[in-house]
Amino acid sequence: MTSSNTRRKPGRPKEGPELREVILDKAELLFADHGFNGAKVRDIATEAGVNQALVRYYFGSKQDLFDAVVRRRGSVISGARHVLLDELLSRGVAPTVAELVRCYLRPQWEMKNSGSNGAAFVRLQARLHAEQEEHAFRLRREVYDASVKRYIQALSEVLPEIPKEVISTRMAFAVGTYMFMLNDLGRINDLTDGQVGDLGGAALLDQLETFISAGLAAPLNS
Amino acid sequence: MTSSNTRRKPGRPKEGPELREVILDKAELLFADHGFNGAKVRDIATEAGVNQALVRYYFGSKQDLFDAVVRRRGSVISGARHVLLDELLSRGVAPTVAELVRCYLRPQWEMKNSGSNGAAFVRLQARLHAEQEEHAFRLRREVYDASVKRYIQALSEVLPEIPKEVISTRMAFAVGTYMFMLNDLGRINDLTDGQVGDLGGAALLDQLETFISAGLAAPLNS
DNA sequence: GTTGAAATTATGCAAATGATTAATTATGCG
DNA sequence: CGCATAATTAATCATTTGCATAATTTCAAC
Repeated sequence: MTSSNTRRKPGRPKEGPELREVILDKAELLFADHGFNGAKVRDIATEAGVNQALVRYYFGSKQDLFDAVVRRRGSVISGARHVLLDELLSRGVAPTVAELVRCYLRPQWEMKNSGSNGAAFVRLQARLHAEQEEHAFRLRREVYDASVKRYIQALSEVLPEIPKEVISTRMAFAVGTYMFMLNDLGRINDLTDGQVGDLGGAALLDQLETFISAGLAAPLNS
Repeated sequence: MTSSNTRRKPGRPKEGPELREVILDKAELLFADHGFNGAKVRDIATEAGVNQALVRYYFGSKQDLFDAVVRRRGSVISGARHVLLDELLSRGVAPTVAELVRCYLRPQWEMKNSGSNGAAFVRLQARLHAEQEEHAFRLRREVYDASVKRYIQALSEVLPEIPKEVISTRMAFAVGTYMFMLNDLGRINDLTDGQVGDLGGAALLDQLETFISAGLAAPLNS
């Protein structure tokens, strides 16, 4: 019931209110809250104040809609990671692990704090990463792998004593760490019996950075 | 088509082949692979070689079936964590962080390597932790919180210089780390371009332990 | 034996759901 | 103006899906 209920007439609109984007926004929210199978195309259309067939008109199948949602912001995150890494590497001075981690995390963090839809996308990502279907694997690889691999390479150079396979493995751990926690802030309060106050702030990002940096740079166990 | 196709007659069976357990096993697999919404009660029944109404007879609703699946092994994991922690604490010598982490992880790890269904349950857990519905939150709290909180307490005593809220937060990170990675071994190979050989073995557990221990024990950032 | 409870099946409904089709309207171009 | 094209709706179809009911068979106790 969030959408306007002025009945829209069929036909080409005078000045398109970007219905395509509205659909993407609402789909993002519903996919995030209910998952791919749990979200219904009907509900997405209704929320967007749009006929169900319009969703199909723009995106084709439900799966295609989902992919479009993932790609829209996933590419933003991946792109920002590339840019930040470029900046860091072109600085002359070799970066620290913590700096690399921060650059890696920042795009996610900023998206999460960029209004309700950014947060929804972060939740959606977590679901995507728990998904087992081959299609989900492919989508993740397509959207995220390139940037992650560059960070692995950069970390490898900063941590020459740690074999690259180990760095890769640890980076996969790191993905789990932040993915899960960005998705699941409430959980932290469960575990602390609410002793932790305002965790939405930068303090949490600092803690995350500390945790991941320490894990990545940990000495090899003999 | 994995199940026998000898047509079973209705009525009380001579000697129950524990159909209840068979149903739980198949439900576990399908929930793990397709999620709560993606798994269909019909398919679960078919896989179990059983009439759909029997599922309802034993478990009631689909949601109740799901809960039963989660509780069955979730309680085993939680229980084992308690036992291992008791052992460690009653040893006299104060445990190390790595020892605590190892005790915490071992039940999960062993379940994962205890045959196909254990691995399925681990995947199912990851999905459960990505779920946003209130029901999922409640279930997770019910099954896991008590044991996690005990480990937080124990870690707190071993790491007196780190405030307990910080430990709690880091423990939440740790949950993400292992949950995600147990679920997602294949991902590691994606990121390493297959350079990592046999990662199913104990080497991976060691690496996970190293990563999490370092993260938990990391010095506070000023 | 009869009987009653337990376990199991066949059958089927009503709602939800993804997709589809045909109609409708506005816009820009020749 | 007339017409092809783009954007949008109403309507509905075919399937899937969770749940329900009634029937059937076996077992154990009396």
